[in-house]
Amino acid sequence: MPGYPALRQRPLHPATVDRLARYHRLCIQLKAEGQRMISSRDMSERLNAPPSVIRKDLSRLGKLGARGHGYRIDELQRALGAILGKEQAWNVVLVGAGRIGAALLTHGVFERRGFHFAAVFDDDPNKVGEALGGLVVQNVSHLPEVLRSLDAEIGVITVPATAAQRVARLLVTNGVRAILNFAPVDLSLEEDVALANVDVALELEKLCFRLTAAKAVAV
Amino acid sequence: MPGYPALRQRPLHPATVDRLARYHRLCIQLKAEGQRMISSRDMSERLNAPPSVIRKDLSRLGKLGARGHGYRIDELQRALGAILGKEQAWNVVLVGAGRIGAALLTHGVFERRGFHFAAVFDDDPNKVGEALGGLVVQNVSHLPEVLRSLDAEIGVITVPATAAQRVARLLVTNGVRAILNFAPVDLSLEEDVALANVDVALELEKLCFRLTAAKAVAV
DNA sequence: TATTGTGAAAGGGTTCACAGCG
DNA sequence: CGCTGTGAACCCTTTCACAATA
Repeated sequence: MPGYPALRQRPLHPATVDRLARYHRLCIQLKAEGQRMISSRDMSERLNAPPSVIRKDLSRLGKLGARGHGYRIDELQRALGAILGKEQAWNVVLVGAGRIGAALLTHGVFERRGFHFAAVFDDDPNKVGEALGGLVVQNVSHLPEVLRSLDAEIGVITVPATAAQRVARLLVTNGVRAILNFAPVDLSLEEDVALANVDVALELEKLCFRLTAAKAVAV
Repeated sequence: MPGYPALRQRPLHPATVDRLARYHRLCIQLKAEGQRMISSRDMSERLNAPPSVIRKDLSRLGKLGARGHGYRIDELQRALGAILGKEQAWNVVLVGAGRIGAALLTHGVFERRGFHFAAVFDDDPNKVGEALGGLVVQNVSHLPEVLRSLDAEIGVITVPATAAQRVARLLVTNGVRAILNFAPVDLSLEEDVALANVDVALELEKLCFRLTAAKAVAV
């Protein structure tokens, strides 16, 4: 099976995967602007990454570039998309029909980028039965049977911190192998379950560190 | 000024800052559970980080631990809070009163964690004047004068991708020195402006990479 | 004795410079 | 000539093992 040379090598560093996803995102933007080719230097200016890093990253996917000319954007997008699994749409199940959950479900950007919310769960009887983003909130107790009929590998957790670990366990037990966690806790899961976290307040705190650090240096 | 030994050394790696913020978050949780002391090994179990990393990170803040006993949680929280700038509340301005912006403004967690939304802006006349999370949406054209009277160092961008770079420039020009960007683009800013990005679809794509990579290995 | 603090070694991403090619 | 692809040096985080100590 050609097209996945990177997978034959050792696992990619998370920072590398992050950049690959950004390259892919950039390709879409560049195409919208009508560009067909781009050099690593021009990419560098739009990505805050050195050209050498970009070239090294892309060379792992095969010899995509044309020396003297740069990269063909559509070919780049195809290769990056293959690596990132963009050749298929992904089913996603969401647990926690609160504020964040509702915002995600009603946000069209996920469908546009290849992610389909296939089910929503909550344990609050007041929320169960409610319509949300074209779905009906189901009781968490139905999660196992629903997941059996769904083949969803990605779970999104938008429940309070105190319930997040329990929900994560439930998802993994029922076949979910990747979790995007919005609860402000670190989850403990098997090594082979992919895990990403989004904690906006934590991001703000990290920014504050840099602000205070800059001040301390200035003193 | 004692309490900031880390700032006397070379800048901390972003990954280190990320862990420090997580340690701080854990301290709050542990206190809520009634614990007073914790060892690096016990922290390790709740953070998915090796004990040696935790000890090395914490030793940078000073000699906080008691050999044979572990760390006093309240002292740890205080030291981490000092580094992360949690001794003050931070003013935040938000640009983009759309879906995400509204969700952030009405979410109480930010006030609880020391962040105060001080102003909201949008360029859509239909949104200007609207009430949102206790604030009134103002026209972006007023941003400069409002920011002058506000002393807000943190800006949150929740506008469409096409407008994000322009908004970022506007914020930085008017004194903002840290930006949290929700638009799906990489912003180009001065090196001394702190920048963090949140792109949920990008996070999902990175998870998909790991799912497809795992499958390719299994074949 | 249990656990921290830390120097030394290891590991691997990043940088650099240039050879290789359209 | 311009830009990619890449080996090698560099840098710095992570890991390891153990001395130090409450």
